[in-house]
Amino acid sequence: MTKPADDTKSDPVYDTRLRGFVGYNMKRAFNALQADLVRTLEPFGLRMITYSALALIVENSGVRPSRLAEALSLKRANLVVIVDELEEREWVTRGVVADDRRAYALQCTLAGRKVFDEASTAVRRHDARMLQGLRDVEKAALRKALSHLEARGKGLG
Amino acid sequence: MTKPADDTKSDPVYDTRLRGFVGYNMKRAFNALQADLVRTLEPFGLRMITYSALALIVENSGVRPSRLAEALSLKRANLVVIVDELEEREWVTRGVVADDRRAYALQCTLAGRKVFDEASTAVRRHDARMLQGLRDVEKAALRKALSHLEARGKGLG
DNA sequence: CCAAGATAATTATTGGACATAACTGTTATG
DNA sequence: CATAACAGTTATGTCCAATAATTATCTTGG
Repeated sequence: MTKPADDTKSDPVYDTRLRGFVGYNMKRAFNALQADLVRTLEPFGLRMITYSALALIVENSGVRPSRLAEALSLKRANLVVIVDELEEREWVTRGVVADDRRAYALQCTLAGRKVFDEASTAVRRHDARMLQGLRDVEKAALRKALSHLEARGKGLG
Repeated sequence: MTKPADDTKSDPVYDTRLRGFVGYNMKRAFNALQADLVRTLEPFGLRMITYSALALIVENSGVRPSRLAEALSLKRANLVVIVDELEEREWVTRGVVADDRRAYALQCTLAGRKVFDEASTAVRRHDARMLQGLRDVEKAALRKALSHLEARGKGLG
């Protein structure tokens, strides 16, 4: 344990204790990754949240806002501005739902599909760049650990 | 690949595409973990950021705000309110620095040390709970992968 | 059919986290 | 000693997400 008793003026700030926690390491790792991802998406006029929303709309054509909000873990009210943003750029449409006039069917336009595909190529590159240097076993372990943490954090305390 | 062409009204929202990205899985895992951690710290009157700051002050007694801010990846201006909060509860003090009257030496009070130790016990429990069910190899792989991602995201593109 | 309640989307307001710029006092430098 | 650099602070604005309230629609029980 390298730890000074008092460093009123000296150099590094130690975070040994915090490094012992997964959460701290995850936050730092995610912050770094996020910075790179934001830079990756910016040229496409997409943010992380709008890219995610677009991806789910592509994969679930006709999905309704409330279920999309749930899938993205945000409140319906907050999804409104996301959809506004995507609709204003004419990447998604608010279509009518035959048997329920309260709801909208979210669908991707051709332009939306195009920007999504292009952005996805960049995001895949970003993803590969992040993982570069890790062996396949390690990547697999990471995937497993993350899905484990997600499940653990959510429910069963 | 189970994927519907159109689910205007049906049930689940698929996120197969996004699941392929580390960032998406990390965000979801961290959100879940964070929710649990917030609940863990709340009884102590601590937030994630104030707990982290307190931890660094404990480990680096006498540290100055600007270096603490840097260690926490936030701007000096925003650290002020964090320190205000900790000082108001009398958990840390803004001590004088002998040879530089511009700076403060942040130090932990006895009460601060006490609440930090108690909170740390709870945080360790939280951490163990999050990791429960993962084997040691998997935990090690997670640690390694996270530190790798942190380094990858930051600099060397 | 109609009244009452539930539901879907929206709007407006708020609080937290973070950034920038400007200001005060102190230190360092030519 | 004048000027620049620096530490901390203040003020302000932005972004994101949560909450509450509003409007329109659907459902259900009488």
